[in-house]
Amino acid sequence: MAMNVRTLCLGVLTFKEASGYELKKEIEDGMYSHFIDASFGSIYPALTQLNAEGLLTVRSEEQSGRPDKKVYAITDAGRAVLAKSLAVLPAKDKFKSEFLFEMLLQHFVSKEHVDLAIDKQHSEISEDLAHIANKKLHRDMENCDAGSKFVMGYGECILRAALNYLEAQCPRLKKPKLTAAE
Amino acid sequence: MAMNVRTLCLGVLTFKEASGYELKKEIEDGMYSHFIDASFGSIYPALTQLNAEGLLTVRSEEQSGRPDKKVYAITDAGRAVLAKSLAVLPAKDKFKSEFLFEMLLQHFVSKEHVDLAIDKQHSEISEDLAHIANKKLHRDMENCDAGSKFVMGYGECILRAALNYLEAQCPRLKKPKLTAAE
DNA sequence: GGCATCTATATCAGCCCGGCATATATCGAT
DNA sequence: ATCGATATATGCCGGGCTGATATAGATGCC
Repeated sequence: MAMNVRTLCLGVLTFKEASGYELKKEIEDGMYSHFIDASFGSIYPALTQLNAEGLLTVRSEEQSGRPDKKVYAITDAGRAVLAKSLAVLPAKDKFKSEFLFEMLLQHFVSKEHVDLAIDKQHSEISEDLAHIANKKLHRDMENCDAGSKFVMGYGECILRAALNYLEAQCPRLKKPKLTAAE
Repeated sequence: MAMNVRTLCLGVLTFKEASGYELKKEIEDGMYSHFIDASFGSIYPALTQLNAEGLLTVRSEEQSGRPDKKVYAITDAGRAVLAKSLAVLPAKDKFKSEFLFEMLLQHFVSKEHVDLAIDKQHSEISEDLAHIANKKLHRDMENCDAGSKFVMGYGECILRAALNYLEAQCPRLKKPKLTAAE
């Protein structure tokens, strides 16, 4: 799918124009956070390059005090290149987990350390789920586009499965059911 | 967790000694395949380096025809370094999905292409599930160590959740229930 | 006989991450 | 009041890793 930071920037900029800084925030806080990553060290050069190729336009926005904000917007040429990139079938998903590596080699560390790692995993997944739930609230799910719905649902479903597994394997994690039935 | 190809090699070699080639196969076909990745371009230099540092030993195994096989084995010093690496809490899981990126931008491609991407995703996940099921069969689950069980269960549970979601969203994917109850 | 695939090791260009540098402003803590 | 943390904003660079490529005999299939 010719997937790299260039394609990612083009994709995000189809939703709204943004500066490099805003783009980064959008990628790590927005919809994208669960399945994509990018650092400043790759975003800024990519934006400069895409602009030089005429796939983006820049508008320097003056700000009191802070350095100028360079707001990028995608051009028709940019949309065409993006469409071409998307026209290739996506590569297989990649899942990297240091947590599972540690679990596999658990006989090399203390039981206490294993428990700490599990707790960390559990809270990270819980936070991600809360993050998605929050996104759902602040978005009119009726008017929301099909893509966003699909992606949020996918993330939610996988994270919930992982959480359930952790809790099934480690009963001590069971969330305090806020005084439910019985 | 100081997780890199060096640590990965040390970890895999705690289970059995192996050559660089066998290590790669183990990583992409074995237990590790679902949550870790490494290429020849990183494995071979790592092994050479680890050997130079005395964390591994090499034994050149002559073979008729084929080039010599360099079989690496972990040393006590290697196990100590590995333990130190594992003593740091694991970094957060990273999930990278071009598929979800494409789904998010689905209004830029044809409906046919979206369907193709979904089919691909569905079959990849099915294959991974079959792969785990196969591993389970060929392993005495009673005698299997706790780490392996945990890791296989985690992978299975996440993949099944993803598969269920895909099938729920796209009814056409429903697997032909081998003439089950009506 | 030819073609693909497997075993086996190794290098290298290019991409990307994470840390650092550089400014400025705000806000809570001391 | 001053100090540290956090946020806005852009950019560079060392080092790590992927994916492609090279090499080369073996095996097996059509």
